[in-house]
Amino acid sequence: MSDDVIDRGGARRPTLSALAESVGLSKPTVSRALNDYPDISDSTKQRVREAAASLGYVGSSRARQLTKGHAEAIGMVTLADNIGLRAAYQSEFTNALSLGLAQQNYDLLVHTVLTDADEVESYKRLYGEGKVDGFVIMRTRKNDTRVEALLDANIPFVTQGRTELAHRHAWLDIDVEQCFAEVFEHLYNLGHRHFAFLNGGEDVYSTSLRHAGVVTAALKCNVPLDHICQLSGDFSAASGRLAMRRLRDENPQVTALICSNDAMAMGAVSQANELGLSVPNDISVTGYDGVRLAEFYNPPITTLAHSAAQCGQALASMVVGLVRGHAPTDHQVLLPADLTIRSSTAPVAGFSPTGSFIGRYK
Amino acid sequence: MSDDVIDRGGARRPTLSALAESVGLSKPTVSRALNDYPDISDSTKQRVREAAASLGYVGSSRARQLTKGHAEAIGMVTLADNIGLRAAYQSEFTNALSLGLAQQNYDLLVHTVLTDADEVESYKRLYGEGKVDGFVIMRTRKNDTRVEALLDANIPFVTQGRTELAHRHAWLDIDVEQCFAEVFEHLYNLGHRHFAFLNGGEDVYSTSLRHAGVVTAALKCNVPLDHICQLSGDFSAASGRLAMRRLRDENPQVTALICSNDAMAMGAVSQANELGLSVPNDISVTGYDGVRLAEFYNPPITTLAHSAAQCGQALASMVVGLVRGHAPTDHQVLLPADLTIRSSTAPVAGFSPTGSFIGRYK
DNA sequence: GTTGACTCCGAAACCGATTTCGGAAACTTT
DNA sequence: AAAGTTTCCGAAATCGGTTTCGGAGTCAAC
Repeated sequence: MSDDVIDRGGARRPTLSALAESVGLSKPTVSRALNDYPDISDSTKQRVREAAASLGYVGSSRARQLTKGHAEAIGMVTLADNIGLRAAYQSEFTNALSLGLAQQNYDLLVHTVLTDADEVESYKRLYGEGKVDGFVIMRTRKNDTRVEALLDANIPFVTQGRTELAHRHAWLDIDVEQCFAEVFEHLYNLGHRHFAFLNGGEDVYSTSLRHAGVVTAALKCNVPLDHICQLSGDFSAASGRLAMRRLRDENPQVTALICSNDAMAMGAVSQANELGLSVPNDISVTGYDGVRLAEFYNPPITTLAHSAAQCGQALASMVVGLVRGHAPTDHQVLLPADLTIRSSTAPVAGFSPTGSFIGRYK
Repeated sequence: MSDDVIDRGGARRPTLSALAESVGLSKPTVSRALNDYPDISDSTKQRVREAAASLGYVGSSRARQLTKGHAEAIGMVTLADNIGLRAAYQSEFTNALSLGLAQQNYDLLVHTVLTDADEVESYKRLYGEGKVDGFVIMRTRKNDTRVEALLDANIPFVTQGRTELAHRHAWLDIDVEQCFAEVFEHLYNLGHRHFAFLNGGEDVYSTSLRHAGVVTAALKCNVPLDHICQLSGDFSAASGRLAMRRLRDENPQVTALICSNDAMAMGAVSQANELGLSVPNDISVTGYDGVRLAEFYNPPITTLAHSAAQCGQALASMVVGLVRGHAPTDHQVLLPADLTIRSSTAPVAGFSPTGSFIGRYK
């Protein structure tokens, strides 16, 4: 432990005792005056407040935390590998979360670790030391060791995304089943009949929900399931590129690729161009997440956008509610995503929306 | 002030007193044993540590902060408008900063505000309350009110980017003068002779440095300055698009566009494609920052990359040094940026390279 | 004039650690 | 064996607030 912190000169800021002395009152009285307790006369409150303002008194949150027993802070632990598109999403989200917390007088404490193993340990340490009152957990997986550990330790937290233990904790999630059905119908209505669906891995809870959404829509549209080429990726741009290569080589009849996030969609588009395929003329591509970047991509990408800002705000309220004692099960929220149509999707060649193509397969 | 925080059941974590009692020693002894003071016998230290481990004792940082007088935390205040590419950069940066801080046992506290005015107030409050020991300030401007205010209040901080008061505070910056000269020479060596330079606004300190870099290189290459079309943007993709439109309309002879960040470069590329211009065949475009996304753009963009990770790490050490009492002027660091050549730059039509290239291909 | 209720404020304990200061053993030295 | 060191540990104060409890006034009521 390093103790070489030196005292930087300059007037020490006034403490409660100093303030009390300056107005000729006792510490407790001043404290209660500032906190607007009813057993302090209005005239005294006024006097104290004026003195506090003129002395520039700011209460020490450290001391307050010690007596009150909570930190007025929420923690977020992230992995250091958050780069590229994932970073873009996280940052928009973090800002919204931080803003939402600030509005309820909570601060956001960000801790970055190198490996998953460190992650659980960090949660326990931060909470144990009393630096935070609870957590927001991002990038949840189906079986999430963090969720298990925090449930075990009785530490309040909200996840972004459901897990297998979703019935036991607070979560905020997007209704992916619904919105992936929508995007499928969008493509179907553009005349597409041969699809590819680039889903996430089995370790992600929403993977099965996305699948369900696509299948439901396919059945509704009378598209046989063997006309949907199922691919699996890891949410990276690289896996989007790989998927596009496989499609070109193995399933050239596919005219529409549904990706499970924007990063994979961008990777796919980028690869398509390099292969001499035009998006959307030769193949339509859709994403999911609605990172701002998808809007500026070349071409701009049709996506299922959920507002990171809205998620952040909602999560802020939820986690604050939790640390104030609400039941986790009172905080389980499903948000919709907006189908945002841009230039990466287009009608298949020769398709006329009013023609006999509609409702007829092949 | 809301006090409706309820006590969540569950065994209270052990305090120092409890630990002391369990090993039959006094509080101070146990404290010093855990902190490895020399006046405690090795056998006692051992005994205390084992007991602490078996009881799962975790010291309260709140109490420690109160006595030690510092928060073991660094603050960062951001504006809520951090979206899109700016968000991507910030997030990579934040993660690196957080990681660097964690390695020195400091936490990162993120506070988001809606307006500039709130920003200065937040700095003062966070520091006054003792929640943080110092700050890292991003997105500095030439005349930065935040810098003035924190200097006035004698609050430790490090900026990312110099300001007009750079001689009085700690900062980390990229040697933009040098690297913009490099990118100019890169383009010159590809045969380009008519340039456009999309700089930032006058309110950004580095704007004049970028300009100096380009001018220096132009003189060195014997390119007359009136062959460099000067444009001004605001670092947004939109202003990149605008610049490209103006070039097409007013300066069609230009074959190379140097942008002051990646976002503007992407905007420019995107607009070029929509105007039927090919990048890099009709016009080469370069960026600056090295956000991961530039690598996955379509086409991948030649840029001046500085590692957000490296910046974050460096800033972490710097700010921790500061709060430990180092002089701000001991922490003024200039980092280089790497010319990272990708597909958005190419030789002008009919040019056969004779000179050697600067930079590395990636 | 005592009793009681009510208003307003202060003494002291408390949160959970660290630090100052001093003192009791044990161990050397003469 | 007395004096001087060294080693190891504890009592009490401290950080800057909050909370508990009670007490001194004021005023109306009997």
